[in-house]
Amino acid sequence: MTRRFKSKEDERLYYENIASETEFLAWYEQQEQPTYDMPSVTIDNVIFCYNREEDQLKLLLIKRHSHPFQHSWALPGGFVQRGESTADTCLRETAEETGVSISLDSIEQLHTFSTPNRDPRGWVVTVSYLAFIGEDPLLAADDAKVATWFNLHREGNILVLDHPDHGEIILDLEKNQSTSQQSLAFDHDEIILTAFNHVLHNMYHEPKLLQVLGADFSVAEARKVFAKFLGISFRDLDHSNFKKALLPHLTEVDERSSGIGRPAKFYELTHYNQKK
Amino acid sequence: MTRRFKSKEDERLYYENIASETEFLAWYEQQEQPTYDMPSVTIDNVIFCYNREEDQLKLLLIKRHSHPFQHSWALPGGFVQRGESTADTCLRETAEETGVSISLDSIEQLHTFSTPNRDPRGWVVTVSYLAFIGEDPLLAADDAKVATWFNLHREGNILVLDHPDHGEIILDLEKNQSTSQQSLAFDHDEIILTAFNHVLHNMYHEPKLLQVLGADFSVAEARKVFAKFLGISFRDLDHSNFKKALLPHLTEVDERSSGIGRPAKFYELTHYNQKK
DNA sequence: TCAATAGTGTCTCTCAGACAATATGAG
DNA sequence: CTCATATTGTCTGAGAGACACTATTGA
Repeated sequence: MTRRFKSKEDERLYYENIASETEFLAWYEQQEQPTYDMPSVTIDNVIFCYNREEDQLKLLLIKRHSHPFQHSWALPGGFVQRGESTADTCLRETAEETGVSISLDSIEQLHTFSTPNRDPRGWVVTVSYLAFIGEDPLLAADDAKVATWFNLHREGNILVLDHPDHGEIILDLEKNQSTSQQSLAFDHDEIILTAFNHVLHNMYHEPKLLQVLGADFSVAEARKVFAKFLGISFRDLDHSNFKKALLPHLTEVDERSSGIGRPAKFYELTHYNQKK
Repeated sequence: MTRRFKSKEDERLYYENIASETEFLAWYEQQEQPTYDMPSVTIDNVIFCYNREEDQLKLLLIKRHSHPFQHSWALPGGFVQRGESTADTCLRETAEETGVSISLDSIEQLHTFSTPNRDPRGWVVTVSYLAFIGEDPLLAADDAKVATWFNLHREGNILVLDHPDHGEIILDLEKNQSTSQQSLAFDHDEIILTAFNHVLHNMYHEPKLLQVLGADFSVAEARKVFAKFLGISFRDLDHSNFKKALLPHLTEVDERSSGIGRPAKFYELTHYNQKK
């Protein structure tokens, strides 16, 4: 069954307005290209972890081997493919590029960046994600992989990303950009700072960042993680008051000794585990 | 200057890894289609206003004349075009579709929706925005335009969108979806509920919603707007305590009478006007 | 026994919320 | 003057923060 139309425009108007929805969709499928041209959509993932032994907060970066921004450091990420949501892409690309497998529970959508010319290759829109992961599964494989954990220090409103072999990158929390000679690919400095500010803004209200401590943790460990994000010594956070503030979000699961001192109670995050 | 390559793949590897960035970008420009296929990107805008005379909170919807979701109500929005950011698109499409012109200050990015098959036409990613606008500039033109203000009532965790000529649509704040027979196009029910929850979550911390009152307003008017979002009577919000809580965000600008009773002081939102 | 670590308790100051009193203008 | 509305002031209980004390373990 083929209809005749005076013009392509008439055909479009017929199917959009007069035909049934089923007919419209069948016609739409057969059309060549859509009316508008389209951007690439990518995701970038800001992944934090914390190493207990080193008492270090870390951020996962990958070294770009190809243009553009060849040899620069960048956030793990990649192109969204047909049939997947951006959250799916986030999990897939993180696994592919870094070998780190994370779950839907540990990621959170942050912000979508769409400034024209933010990617020299052309029109690219990027959805950014934030993730907190428990362990540091890249240990021996560190030099073999392109993905590397950078240490992250906060000193006042300055964030320092450094790695013994790869120099350092300075980000300014107030200027919202990189201020060092070495800088990150694309606008990834802005994305990281958006992520960091998001963490600061929500840490007491919904302490997702404690997921960097894995399944369970003591109050003292939680204090250390908070202190890293605040850029202060964990001793400046009063143990008693900190515990009082966080207890509503925690569920006690265990009590065990870890080295010297009185054995600590261990907790897990209440909310997220209930959702499972 | 033309190079020869054994294969297309070799060519790509050469330009991505060996050539200079300038050479790479020149080559990239000339390539046919990108490696991945691409989604359409659209924006949708959740626009609230408040009418003082009617003491009504309102939401702007447009009636769809074309497939898909022909004859359904939908949020104003449209396709992002090359060379503009999604925020630009938001302002442009809102002006085009509704005649309402808004500024960058009055919009806020909400969330990006990318579930596969959320649009029957195919692959569409949507960035949602939230806007509060002052007056209700569609008055006489109401029946001529496709854009219409729906009244928005909250009763418990139920949101009722209604219009004297166009029936009503019920949304459930907890189930996060529409529960009425008449429903909105696409996943716009979910987008509206996301927006509403966002407002509730931030209203005391950063009372952007007061932009629905225009340039300046009295404390009593602010109470009425808050009450609408909370689904309670404005008399249940203690004037004294409410004022104490909001004063840090307000700047006094005037004192004038509006009808009966003691003349009220008028305020404007501090933060946003400073930014200008 | 002491040092290190963690849990528990106490005190104070501040602030949110309930309530009361005062100020201003319309009718 | 009276009523309606808005501003200003007071009181109290809950919670945050500073600090002190107790408990448990390893050396």
